[in-house]
Amino acid sequence: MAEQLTAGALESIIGGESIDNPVLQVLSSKRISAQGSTADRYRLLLSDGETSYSHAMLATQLNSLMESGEMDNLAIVKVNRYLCNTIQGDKRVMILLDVAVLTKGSDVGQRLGNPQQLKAQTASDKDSHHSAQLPPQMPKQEAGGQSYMGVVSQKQNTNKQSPPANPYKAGNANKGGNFSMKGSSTPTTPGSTRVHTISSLTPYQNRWRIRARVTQKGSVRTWSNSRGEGKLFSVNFTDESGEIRATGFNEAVDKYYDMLEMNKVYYVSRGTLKTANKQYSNVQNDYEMTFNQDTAIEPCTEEVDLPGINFQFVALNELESKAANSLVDVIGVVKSCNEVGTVTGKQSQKEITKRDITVVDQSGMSISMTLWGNDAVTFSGDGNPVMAVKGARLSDYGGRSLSVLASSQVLMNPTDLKIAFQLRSWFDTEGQGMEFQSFRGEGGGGSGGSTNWMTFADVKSQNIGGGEKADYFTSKGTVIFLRKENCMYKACPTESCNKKLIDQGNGMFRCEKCSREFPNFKWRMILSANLADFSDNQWVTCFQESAELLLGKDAQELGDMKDADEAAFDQVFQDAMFKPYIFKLRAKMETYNDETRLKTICVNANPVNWKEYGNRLVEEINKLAL
DNA sequence: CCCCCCCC
Repeated sequence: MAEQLTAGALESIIGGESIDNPVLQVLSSKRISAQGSTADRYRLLLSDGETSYSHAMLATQLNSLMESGEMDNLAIVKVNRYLCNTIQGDKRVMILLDVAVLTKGSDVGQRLGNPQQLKAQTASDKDSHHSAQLPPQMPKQEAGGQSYMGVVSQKQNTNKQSPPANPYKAGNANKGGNFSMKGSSTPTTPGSTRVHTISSLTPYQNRWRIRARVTQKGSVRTWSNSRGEGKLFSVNFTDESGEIRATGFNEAVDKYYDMLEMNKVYYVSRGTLKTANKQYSNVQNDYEMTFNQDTAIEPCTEEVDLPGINFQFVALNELESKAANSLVDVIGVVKSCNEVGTVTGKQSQKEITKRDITVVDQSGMSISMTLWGNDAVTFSGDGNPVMAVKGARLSDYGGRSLSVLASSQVLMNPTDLKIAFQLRSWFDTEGQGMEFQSFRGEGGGGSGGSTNWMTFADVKSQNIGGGEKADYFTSKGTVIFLRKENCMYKACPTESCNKKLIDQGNGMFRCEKCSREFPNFKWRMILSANLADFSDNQWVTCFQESAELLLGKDAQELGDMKDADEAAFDQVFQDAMFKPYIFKLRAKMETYNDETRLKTICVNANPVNWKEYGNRLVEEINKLAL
């Protein structure tokens, strides 16, 4: 009977090797009473027939095995999953996560073999104190009975199973196909001490070293609150097994911020691990790391094949079922792009730059996505790029909408995602002519987020813009007049400042907003255009990007032309006439000098997609026939 | 130890 046991398993396990499904005998057990809110747990004396080891614990969710008497003394068990952790004082403790009782102790009736007691293993081996102290925060059973071990198991499964039938997974840059994870997986590096996988990290170990790529790096931020103030930054590390977020505070910022570079690979050891708050991160890990005094980080100089960002893409039509305010990874095609605008923060009262774009995917759904600050300024939707975002905030505004946070990772036209190529060819062939469904719900504006088509006669007859809030609508309009007077101004050359400069008359230009003088400027446009459709016409104000689109020239070129070649400048305006576009417009009554009139601003303009436009007309006609 | 990411 002793041959049933996996001889030598305990010594190997305690030594850090991973042994698949060892069969062990439970020689005895001891109940350790609960302290505070922690569950009771059982300490076991295990034997593999050759040696016995007493620093073994049963995961609390397996307590019923003990309480039911199924796993009695002398029982032979198969250990399907376990962890072997080094805890306070270097003690090695084996924790059984998943156990199958092969034979009940009452049926075995004897101690198998002649096991010699294996001493409590310590790294320094000077401490032979004979009580396995568990750290105060040993794994607790969570609501729903899923302890952290359950999560370990999930991760194992996703790594072991054949690729799921999810197109978003297909492009995942996980290249570690030969990777297998055990309870304490430790692939080794030639010529170095062992390397742990990110997925094997838990707060219950303190001896580990990972080798991972920086797949996200945030900027240094400062905070100040009732608990103090300081600075911090975060990075994401990714290896073949998974990813983890790591944060450095204060001195750690000075020490590591410059050293940790995006996409580079590092060895990291001795960080503090703690439970991650999923509210703030969609990194696929239950834990996160904080750099501490003892943390060691060194660049990995060897060539290693580690994956890049791990996306868990959610199709746009599935966003409805995701919790509002959660963080999601999405990929889609930028269908259209509004101009940069500003809003005033409610609390801060600060002016914030933003830009709304519309993203579509093969689910036939479109969603509005907001970019902020510099991301908004520098964004370009030219050529309908494929855009992948990790960690966008899902809002329930307008049914569902997205916000790209500073902590979000954005990839434009990614070259290593299969799904990006699928989206590209889909959009170029059929997607661009499709009608998309948009989310609708509270706060979506006039039409609940979907396109609010208006003729210019409708705009007048329906008192559009006459209410408290601005009205947004979409019209097809043909340019019938462009006012070229004062359509250009010299603007502050600072990247995100478009303030009109004051000519100092001495070759210098002053920006009141930046309180600075510049020898240079950039050209910006404010173009008044008269648009017509079959029903009426409408004056609208076009800013930079829509003005450039209407004129077919960029502002810089046009500004230079204005002074150098007036005839060519005039010709640009001539050539721009009588062209049709789809305009998204914002209308609001405004009062200047006691005179109230409708101010209509172009939010964005796009060339008419005739197929899409035709489809809509057919729909309209069909409605008339009802 | 942060975790703000703004507005309609």
